[in-house]
Amino acid sequence: MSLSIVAQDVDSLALQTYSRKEKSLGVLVSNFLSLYNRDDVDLIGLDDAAGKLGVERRRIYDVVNILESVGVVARKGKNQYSWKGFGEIPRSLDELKEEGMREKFGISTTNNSDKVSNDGEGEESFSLTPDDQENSSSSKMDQKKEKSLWLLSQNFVKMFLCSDDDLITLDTAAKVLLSDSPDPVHMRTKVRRLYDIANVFSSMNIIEKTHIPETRKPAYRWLGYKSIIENGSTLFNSDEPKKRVFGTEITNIRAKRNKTDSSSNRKQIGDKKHDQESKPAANKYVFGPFSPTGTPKNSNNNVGNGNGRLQEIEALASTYRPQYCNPELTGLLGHFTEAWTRWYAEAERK
DNA sequence: AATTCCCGCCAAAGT
DNA sequence: ACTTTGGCGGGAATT
Repeated sequence: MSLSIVAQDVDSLALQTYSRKEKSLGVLVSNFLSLYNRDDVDLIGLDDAAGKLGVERRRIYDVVNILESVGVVARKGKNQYSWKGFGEIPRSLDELKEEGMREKFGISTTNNSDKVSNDGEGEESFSLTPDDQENSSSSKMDQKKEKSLWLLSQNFVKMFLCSDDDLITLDTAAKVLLSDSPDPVHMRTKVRRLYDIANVFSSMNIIEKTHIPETRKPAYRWLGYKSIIENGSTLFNSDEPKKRVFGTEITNIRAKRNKTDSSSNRKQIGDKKHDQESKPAANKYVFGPFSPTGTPKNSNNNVGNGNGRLQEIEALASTYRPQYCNPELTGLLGHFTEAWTRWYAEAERK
């Protein structure tokens, strides 16, 4: 009884439709956050994370690198990071802002001067000092770091922090972050990375995807830092009403992305292998954003504020699919409010 | 057709 | 030598 499936679509007949959404970095991050955002968590093992989250190692690197760019985690050593918490974000942002300002990162002010007449406007124009940073001490084994996701992520944040205009399109970001190299190829790659970063920050509510007033061009808006600190029971505490936006979907079905065409058409039907299908890692529980949160440390008062909503549900435990290679994930989802999972903002349409 | 962006190959760093 | 990191871009899913 009470099988109130959300049924976001009319066609439930679409049997096992590979959903790209559930595989997104955004969802992964949400899960990652819910998994480690606990006061009793300190160290994070990459293998552990990959195992519990049911994803390949590679993905964890992405998540961790981006989270590290805002101080949520910090590399501790080989195969292991340490959880810092959301409380670190404000600090990190201040630092980034200062750095950005110093480097004369962004200096836009209701500009309007593009060589391209085509473009309407509404963008901004950063300056990003071309290869600043006094030479001398450096550049040796840094060339590698210059293209790191970590750096790109920080620069992306700096753009928001240092700009007066908080609406930025990935194209612009990429352009700025490249400051040169008219090569459209590099742009492509850069934008790909930015999508990844933007998705992560979006799921953390640090930014939000919207559209530019004028053109329908999609862009990202900077959300208050305050919204991320709270982001739980106490919604907006300051001003500015914001809504939660999460692109989390619960539609987990099997199938892969229909990859590989090649030739071999292994149709192992009545296979022997006990165990249906054998896909290296699958997943998992998918719930919206993270949990209550608060400062990394002090937060021993669990059941605080009783009135209101804020109900915790730890049911739903155990994955829907028994993962053969999935260790235990028993205590991970001890909490998390269900409410989150239902907030969307799909209003803005043509 | 254009945009979004997952997947995983494979090359650099690290041990 | 092997292992850990993580650029990078093909091309499938979405819009």
